[in-house]
Amino acid sequence: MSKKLSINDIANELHVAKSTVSFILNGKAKEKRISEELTERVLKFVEEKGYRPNQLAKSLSTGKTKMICLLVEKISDYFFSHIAFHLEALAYKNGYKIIYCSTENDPEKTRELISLLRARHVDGYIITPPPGIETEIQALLTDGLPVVLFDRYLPGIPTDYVGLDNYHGTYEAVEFLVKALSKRIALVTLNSGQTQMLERRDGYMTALKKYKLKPLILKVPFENPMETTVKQSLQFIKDNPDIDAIIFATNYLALSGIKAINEAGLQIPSDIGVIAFDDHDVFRIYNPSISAIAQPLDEMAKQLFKILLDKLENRVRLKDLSKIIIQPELILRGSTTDTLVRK
Amino acid sequence: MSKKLSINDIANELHVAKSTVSFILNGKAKEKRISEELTERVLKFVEEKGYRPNQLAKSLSTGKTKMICLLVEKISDYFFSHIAFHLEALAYKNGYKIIYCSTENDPEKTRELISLLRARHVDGYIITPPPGIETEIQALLTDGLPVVLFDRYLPGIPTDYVGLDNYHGTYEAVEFLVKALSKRIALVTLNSGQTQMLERRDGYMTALKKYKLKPLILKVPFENPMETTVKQSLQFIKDNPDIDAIIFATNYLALSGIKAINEAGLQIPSDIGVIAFDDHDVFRIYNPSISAIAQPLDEMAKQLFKILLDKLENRVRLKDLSKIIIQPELILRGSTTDTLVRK
DNA sequence: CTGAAAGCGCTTACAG
DNA sequence: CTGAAAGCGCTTACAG
Repeated sequence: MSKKLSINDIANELHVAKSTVSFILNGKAKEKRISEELTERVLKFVEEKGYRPNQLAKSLSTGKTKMICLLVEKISDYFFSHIAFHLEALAYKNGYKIIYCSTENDPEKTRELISLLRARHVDGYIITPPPGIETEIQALLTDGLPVVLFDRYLPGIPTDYVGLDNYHGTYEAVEFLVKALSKRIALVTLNSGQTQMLERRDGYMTALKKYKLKPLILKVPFENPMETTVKQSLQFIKDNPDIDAIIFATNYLALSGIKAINEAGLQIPSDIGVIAFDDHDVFRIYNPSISAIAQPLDEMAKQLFKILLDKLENRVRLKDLSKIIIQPELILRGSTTDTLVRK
Repeated sequence: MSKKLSINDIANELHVAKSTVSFILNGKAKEKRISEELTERVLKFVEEKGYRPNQLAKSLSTGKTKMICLLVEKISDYFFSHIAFHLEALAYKNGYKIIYCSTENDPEKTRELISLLRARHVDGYIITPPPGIETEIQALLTDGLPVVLFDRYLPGIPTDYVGLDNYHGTYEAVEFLVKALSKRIALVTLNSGQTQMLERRDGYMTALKKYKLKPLILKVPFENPMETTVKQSLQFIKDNPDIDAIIFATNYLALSGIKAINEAGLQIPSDIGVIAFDDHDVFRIYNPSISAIAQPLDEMAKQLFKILLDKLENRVRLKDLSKIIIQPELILRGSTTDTLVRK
């Protein structure tokens, strides 16, 4: 096990001061008026030896860890794992590493996670907050730590935020379905008071009102195992035989819902049109392919990271907040297009 | 911004020695013969103040960061993001945090990532290695860092390893298809020399030989965008109209393949049976549902973490290697079961 | 440009 | 049980 090189070793071997080496390594050679020749010599030596400064020591002394935390509902979800992938690329380019954590929408677990991450002094936070952690988020802000929320926000807590225009997502979906001659448009959503869900519901309600249709909503609990959701969806479909289109408020609700539609023996789109919130591999491949209200994943990741980085590098003051509302993309596929000619 | 409490502050406020506080906090009170009364008092104070020791300082002094690195091909893939989720739960229980990185199967990028992670002194590595990074893995081992490879290994580099019995996966898939009266069974795989791919191919070849069938293999480049893979698969299907079953060597190959089958106007399973390697949400939901050679995700994660933890906590010597070969589960669904009665 | 020095917040022998 | 002290490997004023 070859002993790791330290800045001390380098200073000794090269017969220069430790501080000089440190300045050169941190690109402050010019500023400190260190000769080009010496700078060259140190840089070359470091290069040859493959020296990497110990980040821990650096962090302890600067107070910066160059780590950011990605706290999402569940890392294995399609939406979150793709955001994670895009964020990683951006972090990498800027010298940051990402620690991921899944809240599973549990406030207690989230509190503990934030506490653990604070002990590790991560520099910034990207969070999809569960309900009930207003205090902890506020504490982060009070302590001067950059926090960007995404996907949903906490009303009353002023933070940076990146989210979809959920309202227009469902609104336009309804509008499209109405023009495709649907008369009975249902919404399957979560039993949740989170902002993104409320916005999706509002968009649906407002659009229905505009077209003088009656709303029909199924709310399923977030904690449901998939089979239960399938059962509930099936029951819902059976109880309301006049449904001719369903909007699902999340992609996993759509997955269960499609299963239920199959089990009910109904055909998509001839018996029932389907639009899902959040795109997913399944929807592209499925036969017929499933229309979706897509969130532009890399655009969201880009905005998230930009806002965070601007604060980490003090280009923007902590108090100055950005709210970025990204427009969804209604991707029309086989599960709805046929409805146009249905009747 | 309330100043963070340090162990020094605590020692001062309680009029005890810093070392005493440190011992108590690290559960060495008994060992150091510190009175229960004092122990209580310190613990209570710490609890009240919500003190969390600075992990950076701790790490610098102990040399342990309690961080592990998860280096996978791509964090957004179904397989890897689910492994990530299961690993996270285990890490959490044991006080570890996980940094994820995507290699994108690029050795150059992977080298850089490992170098960066070494500078951060992560305690252990869980890696799906791309080809050509034998030297770096060997260096980690030489320097006494625990490394567990998974999904594929590097021949000639002795490491801990957790992987699927890929050979039996495809072997049994072929065997099932043969019994279901398939006569022309194709394999769509990657143009890759990685062990997991070779094993899958071997299982296919051996089983075909046993049943005196001729192999028919399409190899697509890993870097292909999805559309290209769809096109190649479509061409392959058209060029070989006698194909009556296809095994896809990865789930994303299957996604493209199913699309190609649709575009070719063929019916699953009546025209063509389908089995995919690695399960996926799509396969459960798809109509007909798609048979899959499933990797038990949480079992794999459990084994991976156990091996790593045993080494991190010195329960197992570094030199003693574990190789865990997990049996796949052939999940039969609609895409194949019908073939039994086809002819 | 250099060198000695303090400090980041812990851990851990060591002498009492 | 306590206290003083060294050390982990950096950064950064400070005096020359």
